[in-house]
Amino acid sequence: MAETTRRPAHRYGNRPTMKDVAARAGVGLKTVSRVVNGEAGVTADTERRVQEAIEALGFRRNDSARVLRKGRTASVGLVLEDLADPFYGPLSRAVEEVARAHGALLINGSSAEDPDREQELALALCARRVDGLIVIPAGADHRYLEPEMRAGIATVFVDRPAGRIDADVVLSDSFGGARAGVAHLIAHGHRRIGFIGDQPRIHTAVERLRGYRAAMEDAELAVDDAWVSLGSTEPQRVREALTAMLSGPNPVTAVFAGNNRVTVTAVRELAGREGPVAFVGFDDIELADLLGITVIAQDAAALGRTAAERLFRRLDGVDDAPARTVLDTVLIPRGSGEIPPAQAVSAPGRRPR
Amino acid sequence: MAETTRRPAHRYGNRPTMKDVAARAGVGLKTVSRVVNGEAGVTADTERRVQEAIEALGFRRNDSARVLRKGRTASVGLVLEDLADPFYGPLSRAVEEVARAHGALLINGSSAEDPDREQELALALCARRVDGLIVIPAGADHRYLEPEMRAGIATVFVDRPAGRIDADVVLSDSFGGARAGVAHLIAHGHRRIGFIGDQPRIHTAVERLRGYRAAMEDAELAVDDAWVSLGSTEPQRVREALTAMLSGPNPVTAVFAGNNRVTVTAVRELAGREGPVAFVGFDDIELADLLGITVIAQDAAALGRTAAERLFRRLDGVDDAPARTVLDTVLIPRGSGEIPPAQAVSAPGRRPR
DNA sequence: TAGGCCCTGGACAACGTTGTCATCGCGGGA
DNA sequence: TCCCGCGATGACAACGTTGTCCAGGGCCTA
Repeated sequence: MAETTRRPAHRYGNRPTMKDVAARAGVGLKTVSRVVNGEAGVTADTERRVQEAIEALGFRRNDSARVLRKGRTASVGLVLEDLADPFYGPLSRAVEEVARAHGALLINGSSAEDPDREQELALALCARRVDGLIVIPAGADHRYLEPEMRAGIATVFVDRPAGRIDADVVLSDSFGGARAGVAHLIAHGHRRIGFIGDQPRIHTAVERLRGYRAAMEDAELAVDDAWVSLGSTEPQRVREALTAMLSGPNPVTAVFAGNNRVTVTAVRELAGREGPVAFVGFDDIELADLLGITVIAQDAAALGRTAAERLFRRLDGVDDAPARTVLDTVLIPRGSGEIPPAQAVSAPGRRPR
Repeated sequence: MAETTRRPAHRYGNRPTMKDVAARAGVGLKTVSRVVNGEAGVTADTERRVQEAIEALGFRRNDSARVLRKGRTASVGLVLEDLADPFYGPLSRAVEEVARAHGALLINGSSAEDPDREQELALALCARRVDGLIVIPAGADHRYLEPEMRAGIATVFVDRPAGRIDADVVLSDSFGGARAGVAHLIAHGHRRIGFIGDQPRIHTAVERLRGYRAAMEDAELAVDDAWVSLGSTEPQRVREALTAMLSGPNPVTAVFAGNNRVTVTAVRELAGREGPVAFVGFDDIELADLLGITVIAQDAAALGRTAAERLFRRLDGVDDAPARTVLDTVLIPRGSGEIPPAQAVSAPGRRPR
């Protein structure tokens, strides 16, 4: 019987190691390590020999082993809702840029708005020992991350606050933005204004609804329950909500959309209806300028950048108390939000209370 | 002098290891490993003790060490141009979904269309020993990946072919799509059609230009050099190109845009001009339906999915020859491409040659 | 009751790298 | 001339996990 080869099946496709390079260059293992890492203390001649061996063998340092030894992975994890959502693209890119500036790579995954999946992903990243973690929460309870944070994985939450733990958070001013947007509609004469938002377990959805209610209250306007709808951002659901608030006995003359997904569907739907309905949406959208859509814009890239910078400050050892950073939003008037109320015939204006 | 602690500074924040768990549970190291990995051969009672110890210590397996030992990282790398570009979001997400189905995480980075940065990123991912690599090329020479591929890192190129090496490629039919788009304009009566594309070193830009020329040639239409422009997708550049082809002595009556970035700027610019100009753009855009923009749509998600599936088939050991997969594009007429030529007064139609 | 087998558990090495420390050789100062 | 210091180099252990292999004990069978 032939002797079985002793080569373990798991070697990385038989890649050369530092040991191989050392043997070929006729030097010690550590010398190769020095050359590879650009450390001092190697003669020019030795270095040349080592470089030649590296070249000849096609050696590339195995960062897995390096990570194990050094305890730092030079990578950060990003758990977001959906990489395909145009809102998260710039955010993700901004995080990547900051990471790159710090020599770290970015591992990211989509939770698909599922708390279990968020947890699964976040913990998988922790098992990889990412140096830091940036999370856009899908769930409302992040105590599962406490042991990880205690164990040294810096964590920053973005876009929505962490649930039931104390941690760094970077947010946009959802409340203030929504309030300003609705106030804008009120300033243009609207008294009956609808609100369509995301699911009620999502913090931003609730905050924006709160902003809507605050603006209505500021103007002493009553809110009809039929005007308010929180739920999935599925087009079907948004269309139904819109139909309901536009066709009831007390129809709205203006609509505020709680995020970019809702805006896209609402704008489509409104375009297909007759009679002008004023509209303001939270989140800016590409080409919204051409469509004349008035929006409350938040700076997704700034969210990502701010969160990443905070993360790396933590990694650099800054150890102050967890902070909540809130970024301003901007109202960009483009027409849809400045339409005056239709001359209401069937629906007399409500008396302010 | 106090004795210095012997604890190495590099330990992962003092996380418990399997050894610690074993000690606490009063079992051997390997038994813990068995429990953690769900391997058979552990009594229910022993397993319970181990689980309790894991719970109590907050142990989480260190995947870095696991990776080193097993030789598989269960991660794939994706090098794309810009994570913030809405075209790459769905592509990236699709890759992620396939990876997830195979239990792998996704590490991605943006090359910013810079060949050096592409190489730097790709090699960094190889050093991490990602199991596979998906690359959207920025550069034209990928021989630098040959040693890596030989060493066992499966690699698939998407959106654009690899340069100077033989590898799997998944593309959209840029040539056919552009040709169909331009033919569409010709079918609606246009004879003078402009083309604005991305930089000439980008393969898709060249292919789409080729498609444009083919369509013109099919219809026996001459092409004026002033009608064709390849260059950066910076708004400023695109505006200039547009102005040039619309205001020369021989102005175009229709414009074909080479990708989504160009389309966005061109549509903005055309909206600000008087006189209708027909328009077809390569790549679909959100809300293009509302704006009535006729496009040649490619399925970004399908590109990503197809590439990822091919990658994982390679990782599963399939070893056939590198293949080139070309996905069809779809023409979606929405109005802008069906505008007839303006009644030309100043610019008499050119005679077909 | 003895023998053998299976099931459980543990000791040990290895994955490829880096930190620590020892060694070697050479030049300069006493 | 001898010794010290210093720069260059290498031997070795350790990082935390998993694969291999062996030991011991309990149970079944003859």
